[in-house]
Amino acid sequence: MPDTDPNRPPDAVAPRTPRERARAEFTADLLAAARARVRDEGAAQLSLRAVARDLGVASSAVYRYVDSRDALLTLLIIEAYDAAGTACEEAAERGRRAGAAPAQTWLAVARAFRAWALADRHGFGLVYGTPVPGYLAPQDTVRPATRVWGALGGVVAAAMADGSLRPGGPDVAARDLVEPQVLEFAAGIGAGAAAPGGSDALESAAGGVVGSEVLFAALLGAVSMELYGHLHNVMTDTARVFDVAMATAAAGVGLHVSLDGPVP
Amino acid sequence: MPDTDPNRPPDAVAPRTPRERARAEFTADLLAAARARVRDEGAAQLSLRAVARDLGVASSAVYRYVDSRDALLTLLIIEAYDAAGTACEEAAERGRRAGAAPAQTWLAVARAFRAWALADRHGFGLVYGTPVPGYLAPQDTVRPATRVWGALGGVVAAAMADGSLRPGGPDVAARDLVEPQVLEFAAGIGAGAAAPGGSDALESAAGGVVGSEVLFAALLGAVSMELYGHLHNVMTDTARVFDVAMATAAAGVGLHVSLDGPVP
DNA sequence: CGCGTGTCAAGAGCACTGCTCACATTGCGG
DNA sequence: CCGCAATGTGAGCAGTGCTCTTGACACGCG
Repeated sequence: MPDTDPNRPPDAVAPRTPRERARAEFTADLLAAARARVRDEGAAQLSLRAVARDLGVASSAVYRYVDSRDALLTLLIIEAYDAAGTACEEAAERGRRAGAAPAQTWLAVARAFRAWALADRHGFGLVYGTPVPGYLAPQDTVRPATRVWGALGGVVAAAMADGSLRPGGPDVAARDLVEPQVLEFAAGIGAGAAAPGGSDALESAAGGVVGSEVLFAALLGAVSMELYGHLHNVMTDTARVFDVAMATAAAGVGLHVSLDGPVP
Repeated sequence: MPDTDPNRPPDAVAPRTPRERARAEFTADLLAAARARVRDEGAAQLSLRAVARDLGVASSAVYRYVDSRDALLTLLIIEAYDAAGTACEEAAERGRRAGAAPAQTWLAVARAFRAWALADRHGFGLVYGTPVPGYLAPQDTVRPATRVWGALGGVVAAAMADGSLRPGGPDVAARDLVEPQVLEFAAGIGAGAAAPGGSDALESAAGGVVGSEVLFAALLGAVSMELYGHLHNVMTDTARVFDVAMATAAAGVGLHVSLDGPVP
């Protein structure tokens, strides 16, 4: 078996030999071409042969660099996850630095997510839309997928920490709803925010996870509706409707957004 | 040009001639076969040749009954919209008949939608997932698509009528957010519920539309997340999480669900 | 009743897809 | 400098949507 593994992570610091250099370059070109095709044709229409034609090589040559069409899609999926993640993380970080209220930061994160989705609708579909039936997400995708979750959880945790969280929904025992390892992780993140009593730290962390799930669901649903035309001929100012929807849903969680206030 | 039009609406009351009868039967079989294939393979994998094989006919024969693969998909899309619509409408009607609080009816409608989506995940993807890139929804799909919206709007209108709506989110001028014809329609529906002042009847109707949009977004997002695996290894009891999410989001709109109370 | 008409199924064919494989070429490293 | 690994090529297989010609059948009118 050759030691060059298709789909190897792009961690190679510096390609030493010209061959490795060429390989890295071609892989980058390949990804760029695929990205372009997905951008304006969608993932379903992505054809390896077409990408090969774009690059001016035989279709079979592509298989030297990528295991299969699905593997190529996986790379693009990771890219999309990462793009969404950085967009949300940056917005959250901006809010944190500006000392904005968590509720306003939430709106900023939501807007960042929406902006990303609007700019790369097929990327959004790739990761949050209908999955390809036979396709099972490899393990490489779970960490990038976590990042948006993380940004949302951070906002909720901040609101819990500064006491601005005033939930309007039902109070439920959230502890048993969250998978143990996620709960442990969340409790670790929000450790400083937990009540020093310590007994209900886990419950508090679980509440944060459930809260971010509600936020994420509202976000995903609102963007899906807008992107997939379910708001067409119903709403006029979709950006404003989005803000209202995010503020309204967040109010249930306990984040009270001021739509006239500053958004970082 | 022959007067038999593929994709003609199934309005023909009774097939008179044996020919028409056979045609209707075959069309029904065709739809059933396609539905089955979509159900367990997904829309993307739907192959006209495959359903032709299932029916034991040549692939070309199918084109006598259906214009194209997309046209066949459109028929299935309408079916899916209708299935979701009836599920939600029935739940809403059940709640109304039982005299349940609008908030509880909302939960019932949401559960009905989720149950439909779980039972026919590919049907859900067909209508609420990533649209096929080249595909533009024909006009036939808009009326079925409206039905879920309608059920949600009815619940919100009922809550506005009986005064149980206590919004927790920001109060916004919703009137300019809604397309005029939708606004007119909504005002017509909730006419009895509007304040007799009449001046802000439109604003009230607009608020109802925006409210149902928020509910729909939360619903769509929650089901998407569950169905597409974004809750995998995060949440344990997805049904309960769904209830909590729906109750929480609805609280922002002003519907205060009791998760321990009766759900029609 | 017979025959034209039109509806129908079949099959070949085109252009495309993902993917594999034998072969030729190229260039790196021992 | 030579051998071998990495690379690119093109043919080929099995599948797809869709079109068009061909032949068979049944309906209904005269």
